[in-house]
Amino acid sequence: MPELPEVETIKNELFPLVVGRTITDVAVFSEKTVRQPSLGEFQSGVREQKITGLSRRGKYLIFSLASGKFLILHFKMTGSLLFHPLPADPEKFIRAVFHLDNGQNLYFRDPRKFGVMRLVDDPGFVVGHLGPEPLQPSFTPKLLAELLAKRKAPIKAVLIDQDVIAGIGNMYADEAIFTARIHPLRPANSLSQEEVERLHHAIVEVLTAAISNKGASIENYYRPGGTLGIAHFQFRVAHRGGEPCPNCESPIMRITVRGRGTYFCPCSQKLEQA
DNA sequence: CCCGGAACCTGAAGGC
DNA sequence: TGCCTTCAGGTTCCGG
Repeated sequence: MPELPEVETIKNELFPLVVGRTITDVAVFSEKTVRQPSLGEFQSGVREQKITGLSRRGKYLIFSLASGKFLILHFKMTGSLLFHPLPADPEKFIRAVFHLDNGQNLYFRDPRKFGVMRLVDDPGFVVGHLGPEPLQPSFTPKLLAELLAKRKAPIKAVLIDQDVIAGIGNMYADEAIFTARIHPLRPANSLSQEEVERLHHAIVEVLTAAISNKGASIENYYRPGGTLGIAHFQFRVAHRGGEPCPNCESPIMRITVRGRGTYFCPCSQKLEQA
Protein backbone atom coordinates (compact mmCIF):
# COMPACT_ATOMS: atom_id res chain seq x y z
CA MET A 1 0.00 0.00 0.00
CA PRO A 2 1.36 3.41 -0.87
CA GLU A 3 3.29 4.94 2.00
CA LEU A 4 6.03 7.55 1.74
CA PRO A 5 8.48 5.50 -0.40
CA GLU A 6 5.74 4.45 -2.81
CA VAL A 7 4.31 7.96 -3.27
CA GLU A 8 7.84 9.34 -3.61
CA THR A 9 8.49 6.79 -6.38
CA ILE A 10 5.24 7.69 -8.13
CA LYS A 11 6.20 11.38 -7.95
CA ASN A 12 9.73 10.79 -9.26
CA GLU A 13 8.65 8.62 -12.16
CA LEU A 14 5.62 10.71 -13.10
CA PHE A 15 7.37 14.06 -12.95
CA PRO A 16 9.06 14.02 -16.38
CA LEU A 17 5.91 12.63 -17.97
CA VAL A 18 3.36 15.17 -16.76
CA VAL A 19 5.00 18.42 -15.67
CA GLY A 20 4.57 20.91 -18.51
CA ARG A 21 1.68 18.95 -19.99
CA THR A 22 -1.90 20.20 -20.05
CA ILE A 23 -4.85 18.17 -18.80
CA THR A 24 -7.35 18.43 -21.65
CA ASP A 25 -10.13 16.57 -19.85
CA VAL A 26 -10.92 14.26 -16.96
CA ALA A 27 -13.46 11.44 -16.79
CA VAL A 28 -14.63 10.23 -13.39
CA PHE A 29 -16.29 6.82 -13.02
CA SER A 30 -16.52 6.72 -9.23
CA GLU A 31 -18.11 9.89 -7.87
CA LYS A 32 -16.99 9.34 -4.29
CA THR A 33 -13.37 9.39 -5.40
CA VAL A 34 -13.75 13.16 -5.85
CA ARG A 35 -13.90 14.43 -2.29
CA GLN A 36 -13.77 18.15 -2.92
CA PRO A 37 -15.26 20.30 -4.48
CA SER A 38 -18.38 19.05 -6.32
CA LEU A 39 -17.77 16.73 -9.26
CA GLY A 40 -18.73 19.45 -11.76
CA GLU A 41 -16.46 22.05 -10.20
CA PHE A 42 -13.65 19.50 -9.99
CA GLN A 43 -13.91 18.71 -13.70
CA SER A 44 -14.14 22.30 -14.87
CA GLY A 45 -11.31 23.29 -12.52
CA VAL A 46 -8.98 20.62 -13.90
CA ARG A 47 -9.89 20.88 -17.57
CA GLU A 48 -7.44 22.78 -19.82
CA GLN A 49 -5.03 23.27 -16.94
CA LYS A 50 -1.30 23.07 -17.41
CA ILE A 51 0.54 21.03 -14.78
CA THR A 52 3.27 23.32 -13.49
CA GLY A 53 4.66 21.14 -10.72
CA LEU A 54 4.46 17.81 -8.92
CA SER A 55 5.39 17.21 -5.30
CA ARG A 56 4.79 14.93 -2.32
CA ARG A 57 3.88 15.67 1.27
CA GLY A 58 3.50 12.63 3.53
CA LYS A 59 1.45 10.16 1.51
CA TYR A 60 -0.20 12.89 -0.58
CA LEU A 61 0.69 13.57 -4.22
CA ILE A 62 0.26 17.23 -5.18
CA PHE A 63 -0.14 18.57 -8.73
CA SER A 64 0.33 22.34 -9.08
CA LEU A 65 -1.91 23.76 -11.79
CA ALA A 66 -1.45 26.94 -13.84
CA SER A 67 -4.59 28.41 -12.29
CA GLY A 68 -2.84 28.43 -8.94
CA LYS A 69 -5.00 25.61 -7.63
CA PHE A 70 -3.75 22.22 -6.49
CA LEU A 71 -4.91 18.74 -7.45
CA ILE A 72 -4.21 16.52 -4.44
CA LEU A 73 -4.42 12.73 -4.54
CA HIS A 74 -4.33 10.21 -1.72
CA PHE A 75 -3.99 6.54 -2.65
CA LYS A 76 -5.06 5.12 0.70
CA MET A 77 -4.56 1.34 0.50
CA THR A 78 -5.07 0.21 -3.06
CA GLY A 79 -4.77 3.26 -5.28
CA SER A 80 -2.25 3.75 -8.05
CA LEU A 81 -1.63 6.07 -10.99
CA LEU A 82 -0.90 4.31 -14.24
CA PHE A 83 0.56 6.19 -17.11
CA HIS A 84 1.04 3.90 -20.00
CA PRO A 85 0.22 0.22 -20.09
CA LEU A 86 -2.73 -0.83 -17.99
CA PRO A 87 -2.69 -4.08 -16.03
CA ALA A 88 -4.47 -7.09 -17.51
CA ASP A 89 -8.02 -5.91 -16.86
CA PRO A 90 -8.15 -2.42 -18.37
CA GLU A 91 -11.57 -1.12 -17.39
CA LYS A 92 -11.82 -2.80 -14.02
CA PHE A 93 -10.98 -0.61 -11.02
CA ILE A 94 -10.21 2.51 -13.08
CA ARG A 95 -11.94 5.29 -11.15
CA ALA A 96 -10.83 8.28 -13.23
CA VAL A 97 -8.86 9.10 -16.37
CA PHE A 98 -6.91 12.30 -17.02
CA HIS A 99 -6.40 13.02 -20.70
CA LEU A 100 -3.24 14.92 -21.57
CA ASP A 101 -2.48 17.19 -24.50
CA ASN A 102 0.00 14.75 -26.02
CA GLY A 103 -2.71 12.11 -26.39
CA GLN A 104 -1.58 10.05 -23.42
CA ASN A 105 -3.73 9.17 -20.43
CA LEU A 106 -3.19 9.00 -16.70
CA TYR A 107 -5.38 6.38 -14.99
CA PHE A 108 -6.39 6.47 -11.35
CA ARG A 109 -6.84 2.81 -10.42
CA ASP A 110 -8.28 1.88 -7.04
CA PRO A 111 -9.98 -1.49 -6.39
CA ARG A 112 -11.28 -0.58 -2.94
CA LYS A 113 -12.36 2.97 -3.68
CA PHE A 114 -10.67 4.38 -0.58
CA GLY A 115 -8.53 6.74 -2.62
CA VAL A 116 -9.43 10.42 -2.73
CA MET A 117 -8.91 13.31 -5.17
CA ARG A 118 -9.32 16.97 -4.26
CA LEU A 119 -8.95 20.30 -6.05
CA VAL A 120 -8.11 23.05 -3.58
CA ASP A 121 -6.87 26.65 -3.48
CA ASP A 122 -4.65 26.06 -0.49
CA PRO A 123 -2.91 22.71 0.14
CA GLY A 124 -2.56 23.73 3.77
CA PHE A 125 -6.11 22.67 4.49
CA VAL A 126 -5.26 19.13 3.39
CA VAL A 127 -1.64 18.67 4.47
CA GLY A 128 -1.22 21.42 7.05
CA HIS A 129 -1.82 19.15 10.00
CA LEU A 130 0.93 16.69 9.03
CA GLY A 131 4.01 16.16 11.13
CA PRO A 132 7.56 16.61 9.79
CA GLU A 133 8.94 14.86 6.71
CA PRO A 134 11.20 12.09 8.06
CA LEU A 135 13.73 12.39 5.23
CA GLN A 136 14.28 16.12 5.63
CA PRO A 137 17.43 17.24 7.46
CA SER A 138 15.23 18.98 10.02
CA PHE A 139 14.03 15.57 11.22
CA THR A 140 16.67 15.01 13.86
CA PRO A 141 16.91 12.57 16.78
CA LYS A 142 16.23 15.55 19.05
CA LEU A 143 13.02 16.39 17.20
CA LEU A 144 11.90 12.75 17.30
CA ALA A 145 12.55 12.67 21.05
CA GLU A 146 10.39 15.76 21.53
CA LEU A 147 7.57 14.30 19.45
CA LEU A 148 7.61 10.99 21.34
CA ALA A 149 7.91 12.54 24.78
CA LYS A 150 4.39 13.92 24.45
CA ARG A 151 2.81 10.56 23.73
CA LYS A 152 2.26 7.54 25.90
CA ALA A 153 0.42 5.43 23.31
CA PRO A 154 2.27 2.37 21.94
CA ILE A 155 5.23 3.40 19.77
CA LYS A 156 3.69 1.50 16.85
CA ALA A 157 0.51 3.58 17.06
CA VAL A 158 2.43 6.85 17.38
CA LEU A 159 4.70 6.14 14.39
CA ILE A 160 1.74 5.70 12.03
CA ASP A 161 0.03 8.87 13.32
CA GLN A 162 0.47 11.29 10.39
CA ASP A 163 0.27 14.30 12.70
CA VAL A 164 3.41 13.10 14.49
CA ILE A 165 5.53 12.09 11.46
CA ALA A 166 4.27 12.28 7.87
CA GLY A 167 4.38 9.29 5.56
CA ILE A 168 5.07 6.26 7.76
CA GLY A 169 2.37 3.59 7.47
CA ASN A 170 1.83 0.12 8.80
CA MET A 171 4.60 -1.72 6.93
CA TYR A 172 7.44 0.73 7.44
CA ALA A 173 6.50 1.29 11.08
CA ASP A 174 6.97 -2.43 11.72
CA GLU A 175 10.25 -2.46 9.80
CA ALA A 176 11.64 0.58 11.63
CA ILE A 177 10.64 -0.66 15.08
CA PHE A 178 12.19 -4.07 14.40
CA THR A 179 15.38 -2.53 13.06
CA ALA A 180 15.64 -0.42 16.21
CA ARG A 181 14.92 -3.53 18.38
CA ILE A 182 11.99 -1.90 20.17
CA HIS A 183 8.79 -3.69 21.15
CA PRO A 184 5.74 -2.27 19.32
CA LEU A 185 3.76 -1.90 22.54
CA ARG A 186 6.36 0.20 24.36
CA PRO A 187 4.81 3.53 25.38
CA ALA A 188 6.32 6.15 23.07
CA ASN A 189 7.41 8.34 25.99
CA SER A 190 9.23 5.46 27.70
CA LEU A 191 12.01 5.20 25.11
CA SER A 192 15.51 5.95 26.32
CA GLN A 193 17.62 8.49 24.47
CA GLU A 194 19.64 5.66 22.96
CA GLU A 195 16.47 3.92 21.76
CA VAL A 196 15.18 7.14 20.21
CA GLU A 197 18.46 7.52 18.34
CA ARG A 198 18.28 3.93 17.12
CA LEU A 199 14.69 4.47 16.01
CA HIS A 200 15.56 7.68 14.19
CA HIS A 201 18.36 5.94 12.34
CA ALA A 202 16.09 2.99 11.52
CA ILE A 203 13.31 5.21 10.13
CA VAL A 204 15.69 7.01 7.79
CA GLU A 205 17.42 3.81 6.73
CA VAL A 206 14.22 1.84 6.09
CA LEU A 207 12.53 4.61 4.09
CA THR A 208 15.64 5.43 2.06
CA ALA A 209 16.22 1.77 1.16
CA ALA A 210 12.58 1.39 0.12
CA ILE A 211 12.77 4.42 -2.17
CA SER A 212 15.88 3.06 -3.85
CA ASN A 213 13.92 -0.16 -4.42
CA LYS A 214 11.04 1.83 -5.95
CA GLY A 215 8.57 0.94 -3.22
CA ALA A 216 6.97 -2.27 -1.98
CA SER A 217 4.39 -4.00 -4.14
CA ILE A 218 2.16 -5.28 -1.38
CA GLU A 219 -1.56 -5.14 -2.21
CA ASN A 220 -2.11 -3.21 -5.41
CA TYR A 221 0.86 -0.90 -5.68
CA TYR A 222 2.13 -0.30 -9.20
CA ARG A 223 4.65 2.19 -10.45
CA PRO A 224 3.27 4.59 -13.09
CA GLY A 225 4.69 2.48 -15.91
CA GLY A 226 2.81 -0.56 -14.62
CA THR A 227 5.84 -2.36 -13.16
CA LEU A 228 6.25 -3.36 -9.52
CA GLY A 229 8.56 -2.18 -6.76
CA ILE A 230 10.88 -4.63 -5.03
CA ALA A 231 11.19 -3.14 -1.53
CA HIS A 232 9.03 -5.87 0.03
CA PHE A 233 11.68 -8.48 -0.74
CA GLN A 234 13.83 -6.70 1.86
CA PHE A 235 11.15 -6.72 4.55
CA ARG A 236 12.43 -8.33 7.70
CA VAL A 237 9.17 -8.69 9.65
CA ALA A 238 6.33 -6.87 7.86
CA HIS A 239 3.89 -9.38 6.38
CA ARG A 240 6.17 -12.23 7.41
CA GLY A 241 4.23 -13.81 10.26
CA GLY A 242 5.57 -17.26 11.17
CA GLU A 243 8.78 -16.86 9.20
CA PRO A 244 12.10 -16.97 11.10
CA CYS A 245 13.43 -13.69 12.46
CA PRO A 246 16.56 -12.67 10.50
CA ASN A 247 18.34 -12.02 13.82
CA CYS A 248 17.47 -15.00 15.99
CA GLU A 249 15.44 -17.45 13.91
CA SER A 250 12.44 -17.40 16.26
CA PRO A 251 9.11 -17.14 14.45
CA ILE A 252 7.83 -13.65 13.73
CA MET A 253 4.62 -12.91 15.62
CA ARG A 254 1.57 -10.97 14.55
CA ILE A 255 -0.49 -9.01 17.05
CA THR A 256 -3.06 -6.24 16.67
CA VAL A 257 -2.13 -2.74 17.81
CA ARG A 258 -4.75 -0.05 17.50
CA GLY A 259 -6.64 -2.27 15.10
CA ARG A 260 -3.64 -2.73 12.81
CA GLY A 261 -1.78 -5.93 12.08
CA THR A 262 1.66 -5.64 13.69
CA TYR A 263 4.57 -7.97 12.97
CA PHE A 264 7.52 -8.27 15.32
CA CYS A 265 10.03 -10.67 16.84
CA PRO A 266 9.32 -11.25 20.56
CA CYS A 267 12.92 -12.34 21.05
CA SER A 268 14.66 -9.39 19.34
CA GLN A 269 12.13 -6.81 20.53
CA LYS A 270 11.65 -7.18 24.28
CA LEU A 271 8.95 -5.28 26.12
CA GLU A 272 10.94 -4.47 29.23
CA GLN A 273 14.55 -3.26 29.37
CA ALA A 274 15.83 0.19 28.65
C1' DC B 1 -5.03 17.47 24.23
C1' DC B 2 -4.67 12.48 24.23
C1' DC B 3 -6.28 7.92 23.35
C1' DG B 4 -8.83 4.08 21.28
C1' DG B 5 -12.47 2.16 18.49
C1' DA B 6 -15.75 2.14 14.52
C1' DA B 7 -16.83 3.25 9.79
C1' DC B 8 -15.73 3.48 5.02
C1' DC B 9 -14.92 -0.30 0.88
C1' DT B 10 -14.45 -4.61 -1.69
C1' DG B 11 -11.26 -8.40 -3.25
C1' DA B 12 -9.07 -12.28 -1.18
C1' DA B 13 -8.91 -16.02 1.76
C1' DG B 14 -10.75 -19.38 4.81
C1' DG B 15 -14.58 -22.33 6.71
C1' DC B 16 -18.09 -25.69 6.13
C1' DT C 1 -18.30 -26.43 -6.06
C1' DG C 2 -20.02 -22.51 -3.81
C1' DC C 3 -21.93 -19.63 -0.47
C1' DC C 4 -20.91 -17.19 3.62
C1' DT C 5 -17.98 -14.77 6.87
C1' DT C 6 -13.96 -12.46 8.05
C1' DC C 7 -9.94 -9.77 7.19
C1' DA C 8 -6.97 -5.96 5.46
C1' DG C 9 -5.80 -0.93 6.48
C1' DG C 10 -5.27 5.09 5.91
C1' DT C 11 -7.99 8.43 7.34
C1' DT C 12 -11.82 10.57 9.63
C1' DC C 13 -15.11 10.89 13.04
C1' DC C 14 -16.78 10.21 17.64
C1' DG C 15 -16.87 9.18 22.52
C1' DG C 16 -14.41 8.95 26.95
